[in-house]
Amino acid sequence: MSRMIDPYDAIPKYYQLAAILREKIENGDWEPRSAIPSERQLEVLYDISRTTIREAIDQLVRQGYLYREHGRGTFVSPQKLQKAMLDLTSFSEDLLRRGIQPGQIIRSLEWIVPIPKILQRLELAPATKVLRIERIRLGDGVPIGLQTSFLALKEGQEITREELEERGSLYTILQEKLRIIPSEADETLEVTLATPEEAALLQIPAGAPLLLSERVLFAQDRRPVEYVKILYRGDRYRYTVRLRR
Amino acid sequence: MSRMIDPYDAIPKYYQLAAILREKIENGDWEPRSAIPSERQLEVLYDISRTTIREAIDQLVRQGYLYREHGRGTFVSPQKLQKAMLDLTSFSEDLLRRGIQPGQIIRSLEWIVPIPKILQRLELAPATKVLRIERIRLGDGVPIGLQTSFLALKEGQEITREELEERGSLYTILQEKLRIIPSEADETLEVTLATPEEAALLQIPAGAPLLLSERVLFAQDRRPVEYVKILYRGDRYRYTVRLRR
DNA sequence: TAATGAAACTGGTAGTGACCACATGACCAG
DNA sequence: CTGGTCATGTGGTCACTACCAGTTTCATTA
Repeated sequence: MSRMIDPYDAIPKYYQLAAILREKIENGDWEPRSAIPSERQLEVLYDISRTTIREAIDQLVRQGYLYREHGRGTFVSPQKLQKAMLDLTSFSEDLLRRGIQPGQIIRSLEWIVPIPKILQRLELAPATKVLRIERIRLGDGVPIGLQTSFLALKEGQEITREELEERGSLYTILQEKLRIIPSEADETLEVTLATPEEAALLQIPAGAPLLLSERVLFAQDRRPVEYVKILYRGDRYRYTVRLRR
Repeated sequence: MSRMIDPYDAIPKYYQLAAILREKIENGDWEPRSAIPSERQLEVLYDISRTTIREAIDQLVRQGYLYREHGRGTFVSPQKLQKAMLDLTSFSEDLLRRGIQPGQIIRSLEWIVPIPKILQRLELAPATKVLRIERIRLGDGVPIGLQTSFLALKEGQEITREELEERGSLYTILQEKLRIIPSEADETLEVTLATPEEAALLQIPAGAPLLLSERVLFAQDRRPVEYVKILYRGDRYRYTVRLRR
């Protein structure tokens, strides 16, 4: 057995167990579609209660690593790329997991009062200031998207150009500096045609087809945090999602 | 209190409770962002154990109806449209929840051996036959998408043109007739331009921009069931998803 | 008056024990 | 050989209990 559970660790046991099991799955210790030890066996193996074991397995089932069959057992999902599969990802994460080097050019970063539609989406009072960040997103150095974020930040919460240039990922700053954990988002996608200005920035002909994404990001407490609009080059970007029932 | 829990019902108690709470939220009995009764209060109110209550609340939290704050309580999510929000939806469900009447023209329905790429996506052996269904999808009578499905069905599982015309939704037939429950899907979206043939079927000019979606659908046991390719009219369709961490 | 700290709440984690529902394979009767 | 039955294994549901970890309230203290 690879690792054991440390009952004195501050990390919950069910979480420790989930990590151990996930590792075995990713390492290929267990074949896809093969049964993992039964809940009663795991009880003995790791000396923890079935309650805790079921909580760990629940987590992995939700994440798509395992599936259960009543009366038969719990089995390893055969999804090939399950490891790197996140659902709600930032632009940078998204590119990184495809093996593309993310990059950015920050065109502007300033506090402004946005148009009413955006204020409404962010559930803010009229004339409230938000932080607008305009960036050209790069994949392996080539422009692939035009991104405009509008952030609903509280007093005292600030993001500087330097931080953004350094970290690269807005989501990282939100989480680590501001303790805002992105937890859900509503996104819409549609097709549009590039205006001359957009075309110039993306280095494509005017009128070329673009993929337009609009996303509202919510924090743990379901408060809207960011409204972001991204224009992707139609010829260089493919959007992927994993959907669940 | 609206409804109570029937301990003799075959439906699990946690599920009954989740339904009761969901109803209160959707009815607006509880204000968004207000706290629902604490777990210990619900224990008394419904005369069930905290284990069961937490399981019901877990379900609603995952579905986005509620959120928890450690030490403070459990609160109603303020998402306006949460009720109709599903993640993995069929074409018909998708349109219906936007108030558009779905329709279809079935162009063909036959067993064929698809190209290797599709067999591989469906994890089938070479030269395996699958059921291909070509449909023009309509919204309020107007063509909005061109859909080609490839279904990996077992011996004896069959779908007829009549059934499909009658029920309208492929997912309904999968679930109710074949007992295949769609549970997860991987989807990619990109932009393309209409070929003359596609343009004719969709009643748009050749070269008009389209939204191309490719989806692999998985059943409960993570077996691939359907590979489906949909071409949406760029000017009439907007794709929406809810993403989760 | 302002600081503090204890009490009383909240959800989070964990163990134990029980019984139900479903799947499977061994066994037996026809 | 066929079909039923039963034991045993699996996950699914549920109750009760205990304690931990944050938050809020409010009486007490400096």
